[in-house]
Parts: sequence; C-alpha cells; structure tokens
Amino acid sequence: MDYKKLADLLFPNITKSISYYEETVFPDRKLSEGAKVTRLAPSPTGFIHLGNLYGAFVDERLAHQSNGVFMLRIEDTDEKRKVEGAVELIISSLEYFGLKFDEGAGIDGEIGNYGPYYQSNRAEIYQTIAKYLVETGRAYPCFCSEKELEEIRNQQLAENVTTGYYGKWAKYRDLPLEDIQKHLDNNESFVLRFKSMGNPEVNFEIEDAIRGVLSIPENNQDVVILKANGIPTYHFAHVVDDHLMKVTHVVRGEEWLSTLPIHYELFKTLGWKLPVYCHTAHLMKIDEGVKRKLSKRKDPELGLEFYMKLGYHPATVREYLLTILNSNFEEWRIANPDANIFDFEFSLEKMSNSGALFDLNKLNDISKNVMVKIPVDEIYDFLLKWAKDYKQEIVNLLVNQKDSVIKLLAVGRDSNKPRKDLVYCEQIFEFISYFFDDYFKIVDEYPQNIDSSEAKKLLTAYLETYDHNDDQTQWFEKIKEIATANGYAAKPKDYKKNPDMYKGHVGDVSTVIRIALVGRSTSPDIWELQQIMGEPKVKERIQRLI
RNA sequence: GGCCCAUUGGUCAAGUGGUUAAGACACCGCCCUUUCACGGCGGUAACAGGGGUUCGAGUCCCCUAUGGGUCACCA
Repeated sequence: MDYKKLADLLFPNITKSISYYEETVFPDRKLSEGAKVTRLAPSPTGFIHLGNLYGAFVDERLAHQSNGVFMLRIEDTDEKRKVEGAVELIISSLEYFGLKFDEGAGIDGEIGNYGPYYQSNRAEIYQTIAKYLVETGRAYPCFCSEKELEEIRNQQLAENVTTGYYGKWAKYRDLPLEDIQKHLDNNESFVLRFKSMGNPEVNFEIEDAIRGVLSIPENNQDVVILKANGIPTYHFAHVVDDHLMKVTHVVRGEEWLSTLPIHYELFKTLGWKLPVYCHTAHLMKIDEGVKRKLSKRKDPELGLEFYMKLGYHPATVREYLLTILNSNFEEWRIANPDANIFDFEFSLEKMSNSGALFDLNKLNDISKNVMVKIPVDEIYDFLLKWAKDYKQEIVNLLVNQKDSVIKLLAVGRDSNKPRKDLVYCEQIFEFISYFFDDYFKIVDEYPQNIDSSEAKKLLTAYLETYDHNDDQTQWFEKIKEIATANGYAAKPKDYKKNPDMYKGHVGDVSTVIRIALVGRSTSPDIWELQQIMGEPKVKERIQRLI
C-alpha cells in the first residue's frame, strides 16, 4: 500500500508539515520552571453549571499558582450543539466568579499566540496531522454508512462480543488503494479513522494526578478522528490542540476516563509527550433519593445563573468550591480567617476522587462568614448591582435611601461577635425590606398571651414615653417600666420562677413593639433600628396600631 | 450487559497496619439573652457486607452489594 499516495489523494490541499506547526507556528512557550499550562475547553452549549466552574477553578489555580497560563479554547466541533451567545456567557460567568483567562477566546476577539482558539477555525491544522497519520499508515478512510455500522453492531451483539469498529470488524481498514479511489470517484462521503494497533488484553499504566496510577487496557478501536465534514472529533482535537498549545495539565471530568486509552494511543503514535491528566470527580446531586451526576438539562437550578440570580457573592461560591475541591482548605481557613483565598496552596493530591453532593446548607453557612468580612459599602454596591440585573423595582429605593440601607446592613456587625445575617442578595433585601414603607407588612402575630386590645395598651404607653433621644439603656428601662406597670415581669427569669404572678415578661412587651415596627417577631436590636428609621417613621408605625 | 471509577455519621470529609475513628455543616440540648442572629458548652450519629493476609485491618488482597461513568461522524 502506498500510504503517501493515499494521503495526497485524501488531502490534496494540505501542504504543510507537522514540524511547521510544532516549530514555526507554535514554538515552545518561554515559561519559568514548573509553570503549568491549563485550559478550559467547553463546548458552547449555552449552559454552564457549578460543575464547570469547579473544573475551571482547578485549571485556574494550577496555572496561576505556578505563573503559568490559563486559556479558554472553544470546542465547537459539533455544529448541532452550538448556541448563539454561549461563549460570551462562559466568559462573563467565569469573570463574575473571579476567574480570568490569560489567553484564548475572548469577547473582543482572541488573545494569544497559540490560536485559533475556536476549534472550528483549526481545520487545516487537524488535517495536517491527519494527513501525516495517513502517510504513516495509521489512519484510513472509512466509507461505512450509518446502516452498515448498525448492522455491524447488531452482529456483534448477537455474537456477544465487544461492540465497535475494530479488528476484523473494521471492514475498510485495509481497503486497496484502487477501491478507495473508486469510492472517491463515486463522491461517497467518508470519515477518517485511526488505525489502532492496541491490544485490550494488555494493560498499560498511566499516572493521573488526582487518582494515582491507573492500569487500563489498551485501546483497539479504530475511532473516527475526522468526521465527514473534515472537522475532528473530540479525541483527535484534544490530542492535537493540547500538544500544539503546549498544555501541561489536562483537567476534565471523570467521564473521560473511559476514553483515555484512545488518547494515550494517539499521543504515543504521534510520538508526543503526554500531558498530566487530572480526572475530577463529578459534582453530584440528590434526586428522589438517589445520587447522580449534575445534568445540564435536568438541573437548571445548579446553573451558575441560579447563584447569580439569588445574588450569592462570588467570593462565597469560590470559598465553597474550594472547600469541596481541597479537603484541607477548611482547616487552612480556620487557621487563616483573614487570608486571601488565593494564598491557599491548592493541590491536586488533596482532591477527592468520589463525587461530592452539592450542599446548600454549607454554602449558606460559608456565605455568612464570607459576607461578614466584606465591608458594608461593598455589600451595598454588590446589592445594587444585583438589583440592577435581577430586581430593578428596588433600584430606586436602594439609591434614594443609600445611607439608611448601609446602616441597616451594618447593624450588629461591629462587635467582636458580629451578627451574621447576610447570606445572599435576595435574602438580604428580604431581611431589610420592612424598612421601606412599600414593603412593610405585619407578618407575625402577637404572643399568645397578648390580645390586640392589650397590645394597644402597651403601644400607647410606649408612644407616650417615647423619646427618640434616649440612649439604649434609658430606652430599655422605660420598656421595663411599662412591663412592670402592666403586670409583666421585668426579667424573664422572674417570670420563669413564678409564671402565675405575671401576664408574661418584658420580652413579650418587646415583641409587641417589634411587630409594630418591623412586622415580625424577630429582628436585630430594636433601638438601633429605630435610630436608623428616624422618629417620624417610628411614631407613625406605632400610631397605626393603636 | 462489557469495561472503568467510587464506597468512613444526614452532608463534606481526616485517616496511607496499632487512633477513645478528627474537624466542618445540618440536627438536638444547655448557657448567654427583651426576639432573632452571633458566641460558648455538650449531645445523637459512620468505616456497605462477607471472606482472607497479619500478633493487629477503616487502612493490604479477593468476592458480593450499592452508586456513578462510559460504550457516537456529542463533547
């Protein structure tokens, strides 16, 4: 077989050589010792979820922790999956969470010298490598129709052997040149298949940076490397791109583990150095009692938009991700409560290789602790930005009453045991919404031991003695007086000791006042809230219930 | 179904042949307290099962079970 002739027949327009690309177009990167080159390689499906961010975080940390390069490559080799605006969504979402690319696809065009970064624009590169494989007898055209493939598969099923295109089943594997010529003359479409020389009875060893040494069977499938339209499949694109772009670490989900033998054989056949593979565990979710992989279609609530809509601060999501990414992160955080998250030394060895279940409780808890460290001015800005994007009806309120909002956000924060009330924007607004007359409403009821006429009596007394200039102690003394005068214990403990002697205790009186002022039975310190509300609003709210 | 990966409390997890099997979240109780939150103290709760190897096994080996992944001209 004259492979050279076949190659020219198949790729008449390909004139460049591999070394042209390897040496001239994409020379070695000049990076410092140990610098890692990573890439996020999403397909532009228009959906990005927490799992993608999880992987992206690994890439980003690996690269930036080592003074390396983090790039974005768009795997748009599947026409059917392309969605308008998907790339922008990927870039803006990742930027929102603080992950920045050094190189690759961008909103205003590409950045970097190893592009194009859209696989759809790299056809000539792939074909050059493919042509080389044909020349060396390691790739061949296959003219199988879908129907023929189906028949092969059925036959294999009937014989109870492994399905696929390999060995004796690979009917076009050794087709003579004349026959290929005939098919070509007929204008039949074909795919280019890799000619595998592997033996699945034989295992090879490969070290995965997360999972350790793996021993897996060699590939023997003659996989498609170029589709009928000349565009590569993932397997081929991965090998070619990651080699030419000088990627050192390939971080991807564990669903790729099963195709690793294919990639291994391709790299070996081309004589290229393997990247370090890092196969991450999937993020899971519990669904009707069963644990399963996050799915794009079924789990829109785990899309990044979900967090952006609710207004989780990016720092929260980052912090959460790192706690599930590296098992020693929480420990580090406890020891270094104020350190910058990027000072944490991320390591692949500390990654879990079983899938973590997303835990909203944990996220919320982390958020409280993250938010309490962010200055209120910044929280205000963040809240406003969120409102502009997702809750425009409150933008004016926030702008017009900025000072009050900031004070509300700051209530109880400055002690050494600060309140941790703020979790995410939606919740934060709900938390302070009583302040605004348009949103104020009574949602809780008076304590059981107090009916509405009793409440009126207490509120009347409160209003009569109210002095906006009282300090907190004076103010509370007056409430105690009102409590005592009306048959309530001034101390809850007294009431507990002799419940029959009192109608209730000072807490009940406070609750009545609290409900009048904020509409709820729970809130931060009333005196502080009153100071923020101002005298007229306080009096007006008491007055309306009398 | 074949192949691959995984399996410590409800969740995330430490643990690399000898531990009273950490810690965090959640939950419960108590304390602090005018409510809530914060904080403090305490509590419930785990090595999937069975065989080996070993003086000794959560840790090593085998089998079983369960969960996940993958078997495309999708990535």
